[in-house]
Amino acid sequence: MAVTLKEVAERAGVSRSAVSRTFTDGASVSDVMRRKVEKAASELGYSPNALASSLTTGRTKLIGLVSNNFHNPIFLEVFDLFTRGLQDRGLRPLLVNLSDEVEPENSVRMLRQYSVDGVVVASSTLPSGFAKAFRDAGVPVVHSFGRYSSAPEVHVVGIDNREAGRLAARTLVERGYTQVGFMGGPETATSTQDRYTGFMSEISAHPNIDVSYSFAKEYSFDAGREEMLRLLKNRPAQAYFGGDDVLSIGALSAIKDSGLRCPDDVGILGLNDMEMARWNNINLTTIHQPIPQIVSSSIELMVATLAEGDRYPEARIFSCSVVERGTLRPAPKA
Amino acid sequence: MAVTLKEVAERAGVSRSAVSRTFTDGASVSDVMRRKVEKAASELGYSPNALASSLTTGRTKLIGLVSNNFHNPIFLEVFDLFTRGLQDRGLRPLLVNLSDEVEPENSVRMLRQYSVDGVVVASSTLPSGFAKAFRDAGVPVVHSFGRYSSAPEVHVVGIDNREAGRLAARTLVERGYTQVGFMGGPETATSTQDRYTGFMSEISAHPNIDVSYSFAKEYSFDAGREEMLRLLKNRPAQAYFGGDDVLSIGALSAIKDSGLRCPDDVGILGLNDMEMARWNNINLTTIHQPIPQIVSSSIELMVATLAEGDRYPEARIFSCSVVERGTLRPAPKA
DNA sequence: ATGCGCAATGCAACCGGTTGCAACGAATCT
DNA sequence: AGATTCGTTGCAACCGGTTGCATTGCGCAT
Repeated sequence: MAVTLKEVAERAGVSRSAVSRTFTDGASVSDVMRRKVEKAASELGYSPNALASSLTTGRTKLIGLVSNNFHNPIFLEVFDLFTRGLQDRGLRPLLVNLSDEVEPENSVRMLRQYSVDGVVVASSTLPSGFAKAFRDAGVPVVHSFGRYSSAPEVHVVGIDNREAGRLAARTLVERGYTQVGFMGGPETATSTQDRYTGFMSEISAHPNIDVSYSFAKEYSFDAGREEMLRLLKNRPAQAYFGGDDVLSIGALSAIKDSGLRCPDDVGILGLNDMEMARWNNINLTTIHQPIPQIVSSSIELMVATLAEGDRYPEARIFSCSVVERGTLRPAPKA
Repeated sequence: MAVTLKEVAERAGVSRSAVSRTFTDGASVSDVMRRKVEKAASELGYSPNALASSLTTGRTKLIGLVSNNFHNPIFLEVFDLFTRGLQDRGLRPLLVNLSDEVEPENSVRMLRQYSVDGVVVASSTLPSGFAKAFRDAGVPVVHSFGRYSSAPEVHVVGIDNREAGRLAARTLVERGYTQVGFMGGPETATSTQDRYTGFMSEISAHPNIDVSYSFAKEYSFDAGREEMLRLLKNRPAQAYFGGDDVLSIGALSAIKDSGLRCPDDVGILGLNDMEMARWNNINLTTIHQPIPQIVSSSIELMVATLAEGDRYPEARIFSCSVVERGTLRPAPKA
């Protein structure tokens, strides 16, 4: 069906090498030759087979984009940014949905079968073993939204979730809340663990503050709502740091349904600053995570790693900031 | 880096054909041979290069998944369902983001370079020329969420948007509204056009009903909010059919901010039934579109088309239904 | 014992490209 | 004019597999 190199060569009356060379830049081809070949090629509608050429060049320009976050709306933006950013650099995202996987083996094998040039793991909930499994298989890997470490074993780009936890705690304390709660996502996610650690360490510097904590089953509206309903049954704290926006919105829904008001009765602080957070029927005060920066930095790092062969593992951390909206008491005037 | 067929053959002391055959099912290999090869393969950690084999077999198991809907939350679910469904059948989605493209040429060329076995166009806003361009390039294509036609030129799976428009109109009329409005998405999208046509045709059967219409700039919260603010400045209708949930939620926000109440002052009917529609701080009455069924049917159709070679173009239409929530007057008792 | 069918195996060509190497011709240098 | 250089081109081998065909060896019927 498709037109091949050979047919173009025959039509142009030149060797196959000549055709190949006109389509690989940096090769030595004369102008007349180039014109002959291009004429034949366009007449036949030829375009080179990327997969065949990958056999000899060793590069496919395929990048595995693996994630398990297909229920958190912020990841639609993440996928948008990744796909566009990769495309703009001539790379092709091969999307892998790891939603139910616990072992990295299958996906590692699959991506190796397709000879991907690199892998981007875009997830805050996958264990770090996944990224390492790719590295061990000799595939360049960037873990976006992964766990920050001061001795990274693979490239990591994201925020320092411990610092985010501290920021959350500091924010609640500043606002004058004396009974605060950490309502985290699933306890197995490193992002949850780190936010918890940071939150608690900051609170422990304020001995007069009462603190409690609990974990929702997953990062979802329903899980957040359910967990908050449970918390409201006993005596709730004055304000909670919800593990994530979608969880926090679920919590808001629970508060509203219980006849309480936010922030007057219970305050909520989210994390991510996803689009819905600013919808005025939600209006969630939240910690902003700089998604576009994280994604574009991840792509740059991937591109650089592909160019350099192997590159020393690196962690890139972006800072977060509080976005003032309506679910937390205002800060006292300075 | 990677282990090749040849190395396995040498280690097992057999021919390369033998190794190849043990990894392609249906080939004739004796048990002892198979065991020898498998032993050598597992010792070396061999797995076959899918791209190399595609050269001779002509199948890559790569499916282009092209879309331009990276801002509508329902598409996260769509991507989730597509990636899982394709993976489960051994197919690999190559994601293409067409957000800013107007011409199909580039993507057609790119996907042909990667020899995709088929293309799924998942979009309600791409002109149907995109799907046709793939067909014309000889690539099997399924257009999901595309425009239904009784003489389809490519496979189409989705809802009948005209019927959805009629259903919306019928619903508003049933509820006793006498001044109704159609607040559509971008006028260039076939989904908008068809919903408009259906809505108007149904209303025209009720000469006592006042009808107005307008179009938002895009399918987004902000566009919906802006358009509704504009509508509320003049004398608004009693109820609107919003072109889509996210648009409708924007409209709700405008209504709320204008000090009006929904549904008492202005009613809103959405379309899609996306997750946020049931969040109780939104609670949008909407027309449900059966996404999982559309996706899985699209995948089945793609698989069947791949198996059959060429298959007569087919349209698969799913029905919609109203989901009762809080933004429309209740129906009168029958 | 002979002949036959059949499953198992290897050889070699092929898929659609790339690339090292040698050959060639023209331009430059001495 | 002869030697040297350099850019351009084709040949042929190779990338990692698959597959048609011929060969081999075996079991079985006669």
